[in-house]
Amino acid sequence: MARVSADVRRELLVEAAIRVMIRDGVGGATTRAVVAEAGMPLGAFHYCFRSKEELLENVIAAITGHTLDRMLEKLKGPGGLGDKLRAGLGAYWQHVLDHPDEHRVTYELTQYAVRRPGLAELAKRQYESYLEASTRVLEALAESCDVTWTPPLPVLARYTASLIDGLTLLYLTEGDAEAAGAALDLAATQVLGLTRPAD
Amino acid sequence: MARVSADVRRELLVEAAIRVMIRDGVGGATTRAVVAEAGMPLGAFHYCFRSKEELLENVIAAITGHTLDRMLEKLKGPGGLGDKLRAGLGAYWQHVLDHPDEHRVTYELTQYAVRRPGLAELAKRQYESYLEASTRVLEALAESCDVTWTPPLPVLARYTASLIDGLTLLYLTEGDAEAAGAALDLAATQVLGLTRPAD
DNA sequence: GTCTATAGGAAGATAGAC
DNA sequence: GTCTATCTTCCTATAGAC
Repeated sequence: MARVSADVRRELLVEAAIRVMIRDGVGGATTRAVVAEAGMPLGAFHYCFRSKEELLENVIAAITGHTLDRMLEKLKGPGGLGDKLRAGLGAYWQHVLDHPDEHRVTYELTQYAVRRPGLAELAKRQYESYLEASTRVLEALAESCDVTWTPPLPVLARYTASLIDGLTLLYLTEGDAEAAGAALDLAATQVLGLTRPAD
Repeated sequence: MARVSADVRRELLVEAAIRVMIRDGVGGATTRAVVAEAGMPLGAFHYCFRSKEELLENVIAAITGHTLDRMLEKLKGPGGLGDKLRAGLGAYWQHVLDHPDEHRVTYELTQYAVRRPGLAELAKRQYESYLEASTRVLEALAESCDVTWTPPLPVLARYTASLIDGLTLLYLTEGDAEAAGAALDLAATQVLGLTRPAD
């Protein structure tokens, strides 16, 4: 492992940490487990990061924002408002079904971060980025289909982001995929009703 | 502390554990911190509980189900469907505003439990109890106001439980009470639209 | 920068006197 | 049952040779 810059090592450790968290949970991501996953000696950790908290900081930053791109992409296709909304939601939901542990990690990280003064700000930003993603998806939808949302956009964005977050958390905990799908359909129908033709 | 039955001690330890968790988070609730909070010696722990996991089991069971009663009570008053729904939601939300740390603990406990094979079943039951609470509130509302819900009740119950859970988690993480209130109002309006006169 | 070795402490659980 | 003292293990972080 000689001749690898500390910057590259930092990235490798962040990626290794995410893999360990997906496999064993945030609690399982000890410095030892992370360096082992990355194939580095324990001592490498502390000249890449000042502390474990600094690693977590980078992990949260790396995970935040992965979700948005996937959904925005699905909105580019053809079809009416309903088709696009369902395609976007479907893409998100398929990811939840395929990688539940990855999503579990995001909830764990939030709870972990919210309790540490140094990380609480990051948890806040994590959820603000969800709100932003929701806002931008709704904006893109309305624009491409020539409609306007009847509630104020910030309120509707919060509503939909919370709804999807809540449905995901419930599914991850309780595991009824069929019921989750039905509730998601209801969500799509409900949101679709909140439009009027654009001016 | 002599002459206190092991059963009573168990309850005292569970209550102490909840206090510690509210103050310092689930991660702060070590056996040492819990017995200190309860004013007991460390050794007392392991003839009250076989393990720390057994304590957590009791903590989750004690916390689950506290929410339902408060909301059902508010539904007994007079008023139309809208008034009652808003009163019930308002009562829940006031509790979130007054005791945010208590609610944070429930999210932390879920994540903690979901990762341990021995406790995962309890996390599942915790969320099933949310679904049940949601179902019973919606049932009571419909009956007392002589209306029927247009979506199947299990779907609507899942929808509303997730929505409220998601809004709560977002508020606890991000902290915008005003925006949360606005989104909650939108939620109430939306749900109210899903009725038709009873047969 | 890189690594080995270890410090230093906190965790859950137990042994054994009373 | 009750408690003190202790075992064992695992953690984060550092010291110091190369």
